[in-house]
Amino acid sequence: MDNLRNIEVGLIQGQGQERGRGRGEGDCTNDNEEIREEDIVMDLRRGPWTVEEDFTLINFIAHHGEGRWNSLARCAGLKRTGKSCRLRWLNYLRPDVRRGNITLEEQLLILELHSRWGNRWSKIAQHLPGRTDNEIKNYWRTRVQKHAKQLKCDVNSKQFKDTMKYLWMPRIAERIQAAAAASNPMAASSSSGPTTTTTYIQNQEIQHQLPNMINHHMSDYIPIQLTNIEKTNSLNYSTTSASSDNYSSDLTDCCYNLPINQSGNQDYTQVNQSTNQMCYGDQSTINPTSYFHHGFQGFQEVDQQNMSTQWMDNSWNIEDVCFLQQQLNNDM
DNA sequence: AAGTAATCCAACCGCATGAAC
DNA sequence: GGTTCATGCGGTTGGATTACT
Repeated sequence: MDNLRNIEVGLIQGQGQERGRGRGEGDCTNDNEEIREEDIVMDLRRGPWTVEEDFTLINFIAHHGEGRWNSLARCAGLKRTGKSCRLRWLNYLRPDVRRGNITLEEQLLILELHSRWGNRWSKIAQHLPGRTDNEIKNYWRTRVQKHAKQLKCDVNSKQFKDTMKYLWMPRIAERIQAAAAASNPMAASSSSGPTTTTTYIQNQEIQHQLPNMINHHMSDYIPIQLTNIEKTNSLNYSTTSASSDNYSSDLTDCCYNLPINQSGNQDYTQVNQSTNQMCYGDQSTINPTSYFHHGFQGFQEVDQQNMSTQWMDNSWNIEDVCFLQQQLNNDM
């Protein structure tokens, strides 16, 4: 880095000389500077990075360190802007960048932190080591906002936030626990949260919070006394077979796999109440958590009996989604 | 198999901020 | 105090890939 700084000092000094002089009266240095700037503008590459460019950037940073991106780009011989180099390094080439699907733990964390801080992507990313703000932002836009759009909900609306809080986050929390149970039944039986699933949470504060988050969202499943009808229905609610290979899944499952009765016909009375509650946030009627609770009960019973779950087969169909949208529209 | 739509994500852009001059 | 530059952040875009018809 010191080498780079030395090089940079020269460049900055050159720029300093350039300032304070009027255009057209420059000496050789100034001319060179202007030509160089022009060349940079003319030759600037854009678009996807090549392997060679990546190699050059990695190599240069390995020897000189990162920072001072504009001069780094020039000194490394990259026909890229400093911004472009910085972005490429931070979002892709850095050795500690994690690739691959966002895990359930990370999904839960993102939803939780976003509910606290909003679109503060870099702040959120600080709590997900190896994940970049860009990646989290993309996740949010492609996965979360997509569902808001499908439900014709504003992503910042109370309805949508309630859906996240009372439906999706508990669902994710449940699946984290279920995955932990699947991989280590003994450990997962305790209430201390997932101990066997792979988490990449290194931040101490968040590390301690994650089990609490899971327990917090799981606490939405306060056991209730089911009526006979509910018991019957609960056995047939579609849900996922939450296993460790579900890590790549997203909110789609949580969004569309909502309870239906055994006959295959939607119990609109029940669904209606629940969706109204879920989407309208009316605390005076059925609590939205009970809506999800039904699904969870179903999951427990199905899972306990080691039956093959019909996660997708019994999932909500397009009519259900339309119905949900209709309810939302009526409210708007 | 071909055309089209949807999805994903790397990269870009504009703006804000702070440091250096 | 004004200007320039570097950096970081959040929003947006566009091309590659995948899914669907």
